[in-house]
Amino acid sequence: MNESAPHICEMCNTRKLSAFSELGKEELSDLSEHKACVFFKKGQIIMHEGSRPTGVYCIHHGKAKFYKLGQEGKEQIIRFAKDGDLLGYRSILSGEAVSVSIAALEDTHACFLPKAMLFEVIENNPKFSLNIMKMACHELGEAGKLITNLAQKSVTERLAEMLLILKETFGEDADGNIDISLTREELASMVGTATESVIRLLSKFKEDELISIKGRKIKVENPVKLARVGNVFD
Amino acid sequence: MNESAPHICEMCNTRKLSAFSELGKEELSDLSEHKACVFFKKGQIIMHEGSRPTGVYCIHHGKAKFYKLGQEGKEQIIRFAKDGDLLGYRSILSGEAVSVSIAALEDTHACFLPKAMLFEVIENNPKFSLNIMKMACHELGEAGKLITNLAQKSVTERLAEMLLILKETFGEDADGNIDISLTREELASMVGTATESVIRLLSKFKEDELISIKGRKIKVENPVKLARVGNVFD
DNA sequence: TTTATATCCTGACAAATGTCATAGTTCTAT
DNA sequence: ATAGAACTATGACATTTGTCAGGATATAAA
Repeated sequence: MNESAPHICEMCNTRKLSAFSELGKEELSDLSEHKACVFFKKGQIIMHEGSRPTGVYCIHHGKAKFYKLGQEGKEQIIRFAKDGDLLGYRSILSGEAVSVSIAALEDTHACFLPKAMLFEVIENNPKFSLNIMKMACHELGEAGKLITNLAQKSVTERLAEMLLILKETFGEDADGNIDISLTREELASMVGTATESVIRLLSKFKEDELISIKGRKIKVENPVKLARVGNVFD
Repeated sequence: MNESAPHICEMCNTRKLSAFSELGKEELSDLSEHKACVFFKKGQIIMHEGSRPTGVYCIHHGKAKFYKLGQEGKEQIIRFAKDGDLLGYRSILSGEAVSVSIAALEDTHACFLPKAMLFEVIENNPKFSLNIMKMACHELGEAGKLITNLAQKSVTERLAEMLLILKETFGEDADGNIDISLTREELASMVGTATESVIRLLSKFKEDELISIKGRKIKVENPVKLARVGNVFD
């Protein structure tokens, strides 16, 4: 983690995506004074499972994964974060240790906001509080979906759905590939299966012309069919 | 759902367990005036997945399950609720439809609090807001654990752990049995497996003297060994 | 560039789990 | 009390998925 060029909150475009969208002018300049701009290199760990964070990070530009270490240290990816997402607030608000590790998937710029400052904003700004609650509650809904999928769907279905979720979450690059670079092992640790199974299934999806693959670049060629394979309805 | 004998919030012992523990006298009497006492018979559905609740329920006395309908209408139990727990707040706060159905596992008395009233308390009482956030954030942590378990543990391990969680959550009756009555099918829908697998594994656990079984009454005889089978460390 | 390391891929096999069929048992509502 | 429904139990079998081993490629560092 390094200091990085400071952003000014009032002028931050990412802010509009974040829980801080509703703040007034004074609150923003207050924020600007108390925050720190930090930089994480690709692969760097932002938070460690079990630690006590001293504040939260708001992603200015970048991507990160939330993961837990399960059986024998096996990584389980719980969810992703991108521009505007808040990291670490769950732990701070619940008063528990961080339940996940967070690692940068790309070079990531973020703003660090100390715990005390976060609580101050919450106390003084009910709209912000509501935004945070909304966020947490939305994530709870998503977690419920994931739980149901893990418990009831086959590996094939889960992988198909996961590719669609990744596309939805990170969008596409100029060539139409899903705009995130993940190893097969990381894909496996989202879907909850073995790396080999992911490799075999990706080959099969490609053979069936649902996707195309160039190394880690994956392009969804037939979203409708892929959704059908994944038993995705919503 | 029926009207049931009214409780007075000021004198409610269950309240101390709930998010309402921090309210002042006026707020409590205000609450008492706006709430309704309701009764759900065992098996009755309290909320329907996909609906828009008009308020939240606080369980005064009873037990309920949260579940989603997954593949081909198969039930997936996400979590349980007992005395003091708040039902439906996730949907109200996120502004989304309810993502789970909620059904009473026993005859349940609850208090209904209209949406507007909930928001009023949130606006006027930062401590209550913080309680709610804490709740949501805690649940998020629990959901993460469940996700990791579902993705990485075997059916045997998950069932063993689930029995311990149930014991932890609902306690024991006079004979030391886990104080909740669930069908094998419900157990299966928590663990994410087939009913037959649950039946077979329970028989095996019994054979190995980890548990004893009398119909739906299950007693954990050897928690240490059971935890070892479930690979439970925390 | 070259080398070392990590990642990717494939096949063969084993183990875990789900499905189907069938029968016994318990619960529940009349 | 009794019939019908729901639940529990067990066996045989099919399928899915994981594991291990080997080699091919790609990626990153010297």
